[in-house]
Amino acid sequence: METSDLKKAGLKVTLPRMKILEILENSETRHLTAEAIYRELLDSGEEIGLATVYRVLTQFEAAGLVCRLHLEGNQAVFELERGGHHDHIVCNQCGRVEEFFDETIENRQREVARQHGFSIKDHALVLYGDCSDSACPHRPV
Amino acid sequence: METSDLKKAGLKVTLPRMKILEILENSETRHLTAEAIYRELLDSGEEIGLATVYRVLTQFEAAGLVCRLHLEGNQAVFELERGGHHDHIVCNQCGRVEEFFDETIENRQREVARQHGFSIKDHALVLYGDCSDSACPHRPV
DNA sequence: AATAGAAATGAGAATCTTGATCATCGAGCC
DNA sequence: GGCTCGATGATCAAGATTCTCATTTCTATT
Ligand SMILES: [Mn+2]
Ligand SMILES: [Mn+2]
Ligand SMILES: [Zn+2]
Ligand SMILES: [Zn+2]
Repeated sequence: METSDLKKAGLKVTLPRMKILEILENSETRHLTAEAIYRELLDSGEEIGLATVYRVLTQFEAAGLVCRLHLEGNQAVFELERGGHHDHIVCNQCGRVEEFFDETIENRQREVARQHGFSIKDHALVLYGDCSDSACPHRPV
Repeated sequence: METSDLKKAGLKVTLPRMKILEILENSETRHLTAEAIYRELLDSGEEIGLATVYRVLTQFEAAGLVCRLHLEGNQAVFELERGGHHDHIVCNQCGRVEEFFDETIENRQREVARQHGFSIKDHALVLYGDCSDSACPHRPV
């Protein structure tokens, strides 16, 4: 992510914005709540307010730099917008988030919408289950 | 919906619970926010608190009598649990909610989860678009 | 029908997440 | 360097939902 992306979006290049982008880029999980970002900022010694984090993320979303999703928690999660659209699988136990894209599902969604007389503009799809990660607390030993 | 359903769930048969069930049963849209139910109670002269509405709906959800869904508004919506699972299409303009069930999508979801090593337990799918209802404010004339 | 015990209710406070206000600060431009 | 306007931080505010607790209401039992 470059400072030019900020300028392109009509946003000044400021320290809070750069740090937040940096955290989103270097995140392992890639899907972070505003508060998680805020805590990382604190941990790295940056004195940036939580209100600024929310404000910046909302601006990034409007600029198409990040997208916001709701994964059955109270807080929205944010991720850097890379290539294309994808949907999510979330582990009920460890909270791990994986991404997928399935052309068949995408096509059927359009077809279903057409049958109902809707012209589909967007959709939200999240699968919930138990993952097979060795670190997942619920993995059968 | 019978009082026996309440008893079966270990819930006392009380006036607030009966009235709320009644409102859910007679609703045209079938998908109501807690506040919409609360307003209907007020309109029908019942002095039932909003906290009770939320409490009762949460209990009904736990008992499997209603299900709660999040449709990209701030408030959750509740619907009476009838036969089986279904997903939703929501009109961005008029807020109309339609239901659908697509076996192909359901199957692909299971397959995608399997590929990722997840055993899928649940999912949330909502399509957003513009409907073709003659009352929809955005319908092309 | 009266009664006791448990559960449910109502009113309001509390919580959680997110956005708004406003005085101060700093990035971009001359 | 200095100007101007957008950005920030601190605080407050709003909306949705839950919690607390005193009071009421079911329900089972006498
Ligand atoms: Mn993602
Ligand atoms: Mn439904
Ligand atoms: Zn897991
Ligand atoms: Zn419509």
